[in-house]
Amino acid sequence: MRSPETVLKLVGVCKTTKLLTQLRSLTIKTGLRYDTHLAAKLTKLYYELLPVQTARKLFDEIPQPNVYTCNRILQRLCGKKRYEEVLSLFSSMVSFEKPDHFTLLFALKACSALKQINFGKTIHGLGRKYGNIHSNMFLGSGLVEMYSKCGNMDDALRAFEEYSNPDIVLWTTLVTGYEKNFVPDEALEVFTRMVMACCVGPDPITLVTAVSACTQLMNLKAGKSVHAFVLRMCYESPLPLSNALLNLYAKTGFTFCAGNLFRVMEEKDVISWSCMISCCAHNNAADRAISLFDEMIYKGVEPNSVSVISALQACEACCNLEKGRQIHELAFQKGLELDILVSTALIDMYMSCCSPHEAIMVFDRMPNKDLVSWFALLCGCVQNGLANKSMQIFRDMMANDIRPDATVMVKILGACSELGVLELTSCLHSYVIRGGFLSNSFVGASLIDCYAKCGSMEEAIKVFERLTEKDVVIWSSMFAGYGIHGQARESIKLFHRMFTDSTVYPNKVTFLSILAACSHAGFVEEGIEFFNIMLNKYQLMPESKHYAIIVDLLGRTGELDKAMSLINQMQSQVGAHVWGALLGACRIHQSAEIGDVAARNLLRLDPDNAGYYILLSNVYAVDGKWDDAAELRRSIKEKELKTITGQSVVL
DNA sequence: CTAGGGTTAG
Repeated sequence: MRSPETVLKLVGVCKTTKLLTQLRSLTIKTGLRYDTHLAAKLTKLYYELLPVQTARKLFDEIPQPNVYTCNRILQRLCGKKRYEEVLSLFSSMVSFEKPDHFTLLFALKACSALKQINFGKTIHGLGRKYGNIHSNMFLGSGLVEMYSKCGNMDDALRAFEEYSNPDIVLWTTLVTGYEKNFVPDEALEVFTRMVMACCVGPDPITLVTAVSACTQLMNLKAGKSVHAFVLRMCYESPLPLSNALLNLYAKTGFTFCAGNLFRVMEEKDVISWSCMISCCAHNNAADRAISLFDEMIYKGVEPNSVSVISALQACEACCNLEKGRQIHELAFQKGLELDILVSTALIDMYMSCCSPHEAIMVFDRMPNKDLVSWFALLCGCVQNGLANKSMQIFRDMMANDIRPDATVMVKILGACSELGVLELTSCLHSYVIRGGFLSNSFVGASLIDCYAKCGSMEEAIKVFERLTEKDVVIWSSMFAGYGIHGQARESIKLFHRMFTDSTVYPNKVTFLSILAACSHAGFVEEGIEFFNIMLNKYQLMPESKHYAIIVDLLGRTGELDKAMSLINQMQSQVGAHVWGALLGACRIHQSAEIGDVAARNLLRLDPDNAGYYILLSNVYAVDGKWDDAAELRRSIKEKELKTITGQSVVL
């Protein structure tokens, strides 16, 4: 007769199914199977070596499974992320055994993963029933985490408050809960309370969460103070903390700070590289982002989907189609193209690099598609002037049972307005009503815009008048609608009606619509008056687009010097449209001198736009500067710029 | 015999 100790030792070294089967029959023959300690160890082995169903069957054969046995299994199941089975086993075990702290903790983990808040509440209640949850900090963090992951921070806070002396992990769990549920200000507040209350002080893990909260708030100052705190501490900042700080600088656009930190970091992983690449890609340093990506690959850091996506965004930003294709190839080799986020980033990249054909090929290869990938394809087609194709995509989307959201509706209405087909707009209109999208003012505004651009002011007005909740977006779209038809008088009349009929307050877009209406109809004085109202009465800081219209208006009356001095006063960045408007005016009023200034700025801002070259060459030509004009036309040819030919359609 | 909190993304 073997002793339980001998068999236990054997179980400890058992690595094969064959030996396990022998051990099992041994315990049955000798009656050792009634030893709970042995049963627990054996069950763990079942789950390690056998398929889960078989293991469960063998477990069910155990005469008196005790809490230890169950905990072992629950632990294994949690490790294998088989959370449904965790909960089913937990449910059956509570009928014959009293769960302990470990049992409850495993069950809570499963609830977090499955977002089963009601099950979690039951476990919470069970813990209270057995009375001793408050002595166990592990359960506290388990509960707070469960409620946080289920998105219920009120309950998380209540569970937290059941503990009178929370330790650092319990505090951190609550802070993380707020941060992960996008309540970063609350996260920072709890963090501050923790620093005051806890004598242990924040540890690196707490600091990571605090920095993440600062990043969400785009609060560089608070983040920097955390950074200063880290530097004051003696310990070397752990990699995740450095990465969190790097991400803070990256997201807030402080490329310089990010670069400095990146440079001094002794250890870097794929996350550090991704943060830096993404930072450069989004802050006008796309070329640097691409060389960073190359450097990362060269140094043997294995790229993952995030790094590939960031690199693709860099290609997108600088229209580097060649590099984009290279990264695509790499992503394909690494099997990353299967990632839905990577595929979507590829679609965005190809679309932005004016290669819709390749984007469509990527899309067609995708094994599964979601709303965002469909949207990327649809947007890209609109962006590339393929309005008809985008309409086809919209139909395919519906055929594939993908329900469009409001953003999709806005985009497709935009495409429809480009096509200018009234019947199509009516179709979309009925879809908008059926889908309940009219409550979204951006959809409503797009619909008004679409009818206006299809030439039906009657329908546009009908939509406008029927909307009971007219907000500033709706009103503005109607002003613009009249503007498109040159009915500045109506637009202005409606502008006044907005003040008598509603309490809506105009914004920058409102004035852009009104100014555009004035410009289109040639209402020079009125336009300038509205510009002054916007500035003085509403204290709205005009943007480049507003200036472009005013420059255009001043240009029409030949007040080029006034326009020039207005541009010189601009606080905001002078966009290409402003210089374009000035250049257009110079052509009409034959001012080569100011035209030259405008053109130089234009070519600086947008060197690839052939239209500006043509405009400038016309300025030179009317001034008799034939040599300059010829020189310019030559440089167009050299740059192989495409001139967009005008087309008219007669219906 | 077993246990809790952290970083990048379409």
